[in-house]
Amino acid sequence: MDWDRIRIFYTVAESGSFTKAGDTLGLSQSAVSRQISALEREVRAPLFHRHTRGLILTEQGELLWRAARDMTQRLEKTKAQLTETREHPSGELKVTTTVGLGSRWLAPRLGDFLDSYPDVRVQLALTDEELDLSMRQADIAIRLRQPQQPDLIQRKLFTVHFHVYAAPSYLKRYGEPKTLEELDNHRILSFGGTSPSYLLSVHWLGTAGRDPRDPRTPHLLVNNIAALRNAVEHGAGLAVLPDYLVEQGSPLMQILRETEMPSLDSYLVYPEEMKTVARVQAFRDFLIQKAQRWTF
Amino acid sequence: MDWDRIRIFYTVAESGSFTKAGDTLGLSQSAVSRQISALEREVRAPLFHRHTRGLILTEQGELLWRAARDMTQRLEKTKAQLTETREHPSGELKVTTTVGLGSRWLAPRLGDFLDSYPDVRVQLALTDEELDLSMRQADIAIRLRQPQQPDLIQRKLFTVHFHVYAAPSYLKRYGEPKTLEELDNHRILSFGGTSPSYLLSVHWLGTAGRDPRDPRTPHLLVNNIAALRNAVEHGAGLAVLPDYLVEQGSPLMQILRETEMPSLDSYLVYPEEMKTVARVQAFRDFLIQKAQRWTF
DNA sequence: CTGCACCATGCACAAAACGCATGAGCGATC
DNA sequence: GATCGCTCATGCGTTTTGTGCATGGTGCAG
Repeated sequence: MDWDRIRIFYTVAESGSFTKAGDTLGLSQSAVSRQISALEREVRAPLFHRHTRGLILTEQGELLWRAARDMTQRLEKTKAQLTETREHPSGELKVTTTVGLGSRWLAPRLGDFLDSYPDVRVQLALTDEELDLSMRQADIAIRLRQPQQPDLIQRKLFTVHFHVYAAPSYLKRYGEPKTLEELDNHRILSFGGTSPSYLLSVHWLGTAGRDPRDPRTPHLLVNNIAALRNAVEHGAGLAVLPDYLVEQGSPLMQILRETEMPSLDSYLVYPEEMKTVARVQAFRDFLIQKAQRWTF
Repeated sequence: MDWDRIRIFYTVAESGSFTKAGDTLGLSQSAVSRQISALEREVRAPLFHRHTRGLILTEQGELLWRAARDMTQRLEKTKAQLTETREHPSGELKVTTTVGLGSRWLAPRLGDFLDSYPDVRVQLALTDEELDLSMRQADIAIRLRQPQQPDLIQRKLFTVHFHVYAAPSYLKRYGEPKTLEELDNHRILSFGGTSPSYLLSVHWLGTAGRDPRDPRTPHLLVNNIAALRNAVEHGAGLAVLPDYLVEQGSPLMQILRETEMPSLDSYLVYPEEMKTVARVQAFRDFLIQKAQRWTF
């Protein structure tokens, strides 16, 4: 059964004549007539009583007319929703990023987003595991490495710089290393454990100034970057930390400042099919704006 | 917007693959693919996330899927109703016929019909005016003259015979006329007044055996045939009555039995567009059966 | 690593649908 | 009462749309 005939039928029923319906539909009167005839053959019942002064619905026509009306309403509603989805940000948005970036950089900025888009509910999934966006484990992600899947849209946000940090109390007791080799005599703390291998930059202390095949073993491994920073802050040792973790006015000191340190680019990543969703676009624009204004 | 694409879309969403949907719809995979692409262009949003192992609805696809599901349900319901209407007699049936035929012939038989079709509600409109079936003033009629409109279906039911009747008491006082000319000396009662002209046969007494340009004037005109019969029954005079009005065992006597009397054919009449309605078919068959078994 | 199942797309063909023009029917109007 | 005007039905030629086939590319399973 050809559904499009029902749409035509509805227009005819509303306008009360094949001719007017044809004008509305951009069809000729004859085309409309034939479509209705075909529909009548399909349902094996006359739908209109052909009157000279227009048409009158038969009983069965009225039955179908009610259905067509309901179907039209249902479709209109959905079309509106589709436009809404496309134009007005709303609905649930599941965002994922690393624990550090999420808690330290993203979370403080999310309030502004929620203010701007009150109909969007954000679910923040902070994990150092990469959730599978293709499987819709999350809608959008901020990643610290460039995604490879071609069906994922990526947009560079900012660069995360790393430095070696130490607390003044630690430096007072153990002195400040001036060369990479001197690191051998220091207490090395590092992010790690079950962490994924891509956060390699934070393992930089293990190999800096040494044969890579014989890395230093950190005295402390923590799988939580904030915990690592707290350890450093209280003089437990030296650690590579992302600069965003060290707020202005922090007592932490940068060590080996002249040494070139690794850095990571952060990418906003979302599946291709989400690019038409307004809340994704809104979140994307919001993050880009925040990243630009955020001179690190 | 082409509604038929929504039907295709729904099939695809249900089957989870273009190939299977194509099999279901009797289309090739490529045709389905193109239809969906066109639909996606129409709604300006991707509807499926193309996965190698089939398809996954996007958010907007899910929105449309719900609508399509509701529309399908609505349509299925209506299709069922249409079949019901076609196959199971139900709903309201407005029947019209003359007062005499309706009260004396039809009404006593209607109980059987109601027993057979408990879902049909009958509305009986007894009037000697002809209701306009094309204007749906009634669904079906029993007429005493052949309808002329070509869009009305007609089916002959039975012949109504007329005779001249008188009460024994009347005959005792005034004698029985043996020839048509003798009618001049009798009291003529007749159906009429505001009645429509087609019931001419009951005016037969006015012209029988006389110059038609100089008819007898009835001594009594009644626009209700039962009232006329009651008048005859109580000796008020002679009248032409349809035989069905005179029950077996009635004291009324037929006069001028050898004379050829006019008769009227009764027709079952209903608009062409009602012929597919089950309750009309049921009523039609019912009446035909009753008419056959009723040997007058 | 190979194979399989799936979707996208180019191409040629066919069928369906369309518009135009005509005919006919019925109401309203003059 | 005749005509006019508006309606729907239908035949015909054309266009357009859609389809099927075949091919190419891609990602998951074995």
